[in-house]
Amino acid sequence: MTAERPDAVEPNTGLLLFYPYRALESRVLTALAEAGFEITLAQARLLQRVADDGSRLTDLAAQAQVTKQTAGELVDQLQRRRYVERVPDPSDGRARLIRLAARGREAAALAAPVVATVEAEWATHLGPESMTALRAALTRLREITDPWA
Amino acid sequence: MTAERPDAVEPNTGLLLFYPYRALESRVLTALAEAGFEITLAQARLLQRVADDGSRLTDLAAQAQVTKQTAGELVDQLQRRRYVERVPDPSDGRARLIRLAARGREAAALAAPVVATVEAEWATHLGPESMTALRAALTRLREITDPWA
DNA sequence: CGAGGATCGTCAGGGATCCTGACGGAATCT
DNA sequence: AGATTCCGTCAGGATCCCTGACGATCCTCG
Repeated sequence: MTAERPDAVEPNTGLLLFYPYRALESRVLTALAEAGFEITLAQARLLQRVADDGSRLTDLAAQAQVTKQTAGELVDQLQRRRYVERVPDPSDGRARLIRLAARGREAAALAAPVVATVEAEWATHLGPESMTALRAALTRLREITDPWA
Repeated sequence: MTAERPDAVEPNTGLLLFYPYRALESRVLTALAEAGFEITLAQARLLQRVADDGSRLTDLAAQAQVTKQTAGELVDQLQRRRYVERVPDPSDGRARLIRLAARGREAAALAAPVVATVEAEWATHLGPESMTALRAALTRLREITDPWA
């Protein structure tokens, strides 16, 4: 416990996590928009979770923590804009697999270096050891905070 | 780590930040709901940013990264449910200060120990040094990722 | 002092997001 | 086979959030 300072209340860890998360998200979405990929926040949150070999709607919904209905609508939008495509799931007749389409892969290819750049900026600000420690701590924290892990 | 998922690359740092953030948020909101404080996600994001001595709508909007109009509507909802109140800003005739009302302080008093509990769980999982290092890194990261800091 | 410009909060209107409930079709369990 | 669970969709509605425009107030500068 750190001492309470009346003029500078320590924000809770949740808020501290939120700032860089939101910053990274904004940077990526801005870069995508400038390149002509108009993707909303909600769409992006689903899109980034589409696995290379395809994902089921139910899985995407669970990971993004929205209902199947919401995920279905978002996939509809992404499909209309050619970011993803739906194919039958060969292993389950009820399901369909959502996969990245060509345009979705283009967007992903554009987003990756932006993420890398931002992470590099963070590493510069924190120092390499601290950045490594941060990622290590977060990775271990995921074990108890990601219900899907 | 298992080799069962060939596509299980390291998630980007943004996603790693998101898991614990969302987990903490859910825990707090669930606890509040169980105690009869029905607060939505969007309302909570504004409510937790209300300063003890009152905040202006414009400031709340900037911090929560929504428009003034959205913030205004959320404050309306919170005010209707007696979580906050609006008082004239003595230093500016245009502005009004949004302050926690009695019910809002009750909710805050309930939320605080929940946050503390979750943070303690994290510290147990990570070990005290790692938890301290995590908070230190996040605090420094805030310097370059919180446009409001 | 008074005009111009910036800021504060609100109104109006509309689109995006997300939910509960219910359902048919397919897989799985007994 | 029958019962149950799981997958995705339809229907309807609430919430969230935005752009644009506006009156009121504050502030600066001639």
